Amino acid sequence: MATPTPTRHRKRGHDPESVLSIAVGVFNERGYDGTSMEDLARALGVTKSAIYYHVPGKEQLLARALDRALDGLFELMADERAASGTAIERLEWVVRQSVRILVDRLPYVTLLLRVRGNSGTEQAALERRREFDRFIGRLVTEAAAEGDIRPDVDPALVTRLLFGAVTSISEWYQPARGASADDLADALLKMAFGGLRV
Amino acid sequence: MATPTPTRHRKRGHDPESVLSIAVGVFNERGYDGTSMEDLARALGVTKSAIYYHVPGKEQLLARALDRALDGLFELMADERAASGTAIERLEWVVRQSVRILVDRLPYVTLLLRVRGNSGTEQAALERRREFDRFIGRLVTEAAAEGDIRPDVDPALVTRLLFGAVTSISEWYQPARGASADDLADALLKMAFGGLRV
DNA sequence: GTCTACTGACCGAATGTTCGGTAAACACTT
DNA sequence: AAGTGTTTACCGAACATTCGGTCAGTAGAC
Repeated sequence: MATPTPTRHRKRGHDPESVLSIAVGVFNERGYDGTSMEDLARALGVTKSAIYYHVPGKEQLLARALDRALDGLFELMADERAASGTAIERLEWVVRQSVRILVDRLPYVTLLLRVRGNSGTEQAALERRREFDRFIGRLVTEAAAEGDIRPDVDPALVTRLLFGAVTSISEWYQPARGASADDLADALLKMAFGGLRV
Repeated sequence: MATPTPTRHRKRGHDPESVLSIAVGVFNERGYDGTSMEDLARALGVTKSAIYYHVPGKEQLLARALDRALDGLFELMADERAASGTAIERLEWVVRQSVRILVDRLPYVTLLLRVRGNSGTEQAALERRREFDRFIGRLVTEAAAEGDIRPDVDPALVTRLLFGAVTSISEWYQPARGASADDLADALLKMAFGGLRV
């Protein structure tokens, strides 16, 4: 009942969406530059040229995937819960939501986190990502100014390390194996905010 | 006085060592697969073919660089200080030393952390890296069993998150800009072991 | 008969690597 | 000091292969 007749008529096969999701999977396995259109064709079960019927090219696939990750992060920034309450409360909420977006859009965020700026597409994505990083940096600095973060550590360092732990999730998390986004966020916040030592 | 006449006679130019260090720099900028031998030649100030006078090929450059990172981590595991004392003390020491190796061999470790297993060389490096990861996992589990880590978080999750923060350092650390390896380790251990909240 | 979703043949450019040649620096003899 | 031979460190051209991408043609659903 969910999608009885999605479009008028279809011969069964691929559409831009399924091509994208499979392509992103291969990009994450072999790296974007290490993936050839031949690799994608093999994963899709069609020939190289069939891909160009659905999408304009390799770099457009990358651009669409990166936007999917970045749009999630920017929606997070625009949420009013990221702007009300004490800085430490907002920071905790933002960390939790970041983990949720990372888990919900795992392959897309994973791809984003590996971008190095080799093309215009990648540089544009990097610039949007840096905007998110600056947003986090401001939150940590505010929380420190409000006296809710221990004063003997540099806020800039804390920002990097805290979100280093968050982004590392994309490198080892396996959704099939139990833990939910909330489990991850709980463990992360307990460690980073409360400390591991008993 | 350091190197008056390193070898008998030399016309000034490159050697395998300088080629490696420059190549690793370019690999980290553009990614290994995104780097062509032409890119390397440009960075070295020679033509493509000159590179093959000093090193056997692109993949050998990668292999040598990855070994340089992995050898550091394996020396750490073999140190007796990683085997004496309580588990939490050993864990703290290993985290601190890992940060030091990461900083000392920054470009090599950075390259290692981005390997995805695209070739035999990469798969071999990944396997050695996993051995180090298992070593860390055992340390955390022991510390939890000895009651020195809060019991309300999964040791496997803690391992990943803690070393996620460590490895993230390679993605943002700039040696020129102040912080030393000890500064990084101090901030990391304060956050992860003591907690950020005052 | 028309549209969808492809295939297969092909293109020019870029890839990692090899090879023949060579100018300069050195060692050795005279 | 001059001449000879060898080694070092490279260049330029070419190699086969792979790359991302194009295009004419077509089988099958409507």
